[in-house]
Amino acid sequence: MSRYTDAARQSDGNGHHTLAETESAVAERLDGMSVDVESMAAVQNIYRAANTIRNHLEQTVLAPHDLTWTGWVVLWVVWIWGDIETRHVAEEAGISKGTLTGVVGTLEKRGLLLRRTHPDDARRVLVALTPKGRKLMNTLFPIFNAAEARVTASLSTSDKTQLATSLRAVVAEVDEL
Amino acid sequence: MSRYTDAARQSDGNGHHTLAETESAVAERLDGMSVDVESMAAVQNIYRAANTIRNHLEQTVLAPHDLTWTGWVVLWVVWIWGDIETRHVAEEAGISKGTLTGVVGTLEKRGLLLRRTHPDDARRVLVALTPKGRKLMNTLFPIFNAAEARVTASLSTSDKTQLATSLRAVVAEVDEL
DNA sequence: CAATAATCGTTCGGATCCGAACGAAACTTT
DNA sequence: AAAGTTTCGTTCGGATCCGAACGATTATTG
Repeated sequence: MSRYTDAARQSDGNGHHTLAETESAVAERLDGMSVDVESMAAVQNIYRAANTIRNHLEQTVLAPHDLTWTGWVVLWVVWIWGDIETRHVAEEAGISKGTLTGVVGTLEKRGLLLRRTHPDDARRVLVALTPKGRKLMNTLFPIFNAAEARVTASLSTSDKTQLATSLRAVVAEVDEL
Repeated sequence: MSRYTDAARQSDGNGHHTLAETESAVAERLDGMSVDVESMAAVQNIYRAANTIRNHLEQTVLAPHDLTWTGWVVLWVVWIWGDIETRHVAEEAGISKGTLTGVVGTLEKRGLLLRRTHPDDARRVLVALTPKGRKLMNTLFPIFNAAEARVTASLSTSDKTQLATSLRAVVAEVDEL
């Protein structure tokens, strides 16, 4: 009982916790509670992996080109879809439209994309890459994709496909809630 | 060639893109390029799922208790580890120490946790939950865990375990780069 | 033991990030 | 066609978020 708050549990000196130590600490803390361990591990690792990958790709691939993760995602969406309305960009990029206004402003200031009013509806705004933006994507995408391959190198092709399938199922499940 | 920028490709009127439509657009845009499709799909779905889950849990579980995702994660880490130095909290929570200063400040103002100087090293700061913070975690964790179970309900126990295993492998891979 | 180096949390500037409120434009109703 | 409703992107306030610079403290070195 008192061991739950015993600071001596963190005993390796440098303070770094291995995965096994963390899971042991969790198991101790949750002892006696009714917990769905598999669901908890699945969700925690999804978020942990996403964070780890984002930080790594930001530092190794994006930072040298002065791009944030969100900026990259927005450029990617516009690159894939060509002329696209801002509300669709926000939806595809997974950010709010309020956030998108700022991000598009940043990218526009750097000359990577352009806003223009929709010809048939003055409320809407169309976004498209500039030649400079297209050139950047042509250069950067192969580098980014190679980095994606590196971070998933320990998985087989079948593992990656299975992983993507499970994650798509989770997204679909949440969309239905 | 010109179809790449043909806005008519977005033809369903409401502007919503199904998963199949998105993948088709990606395949078109990337046609002729050398692309590791499986790695790309794996990474994209990791990030997409993490974002979807985070938004859902924030809205359904955290917002009613006025907690942000990061605030929740920090409380969780302190709950699991008891007395813990702030630099370790930042590492476990996956945020920078600069960010943690602000988050801990917010949580401290709400009376959920407490700072105190490390007895043996005046540079370090120890963080611990207040009784109010412990009470909140005792109430909220079962609710949060139940929500984790719901969002992963379409996966079998074996699927969840396999998912977590693959994601741990990715994290380990990145740590070695 | 004094000078140097290393480590800690905090502060700072700038970019996201969200939800709510807002004004403009288009649609619907009557 | 005027009034009311809906749908856009933008603005706003407040909370993260990061990396760099900073002061305070501790450890190391000569």
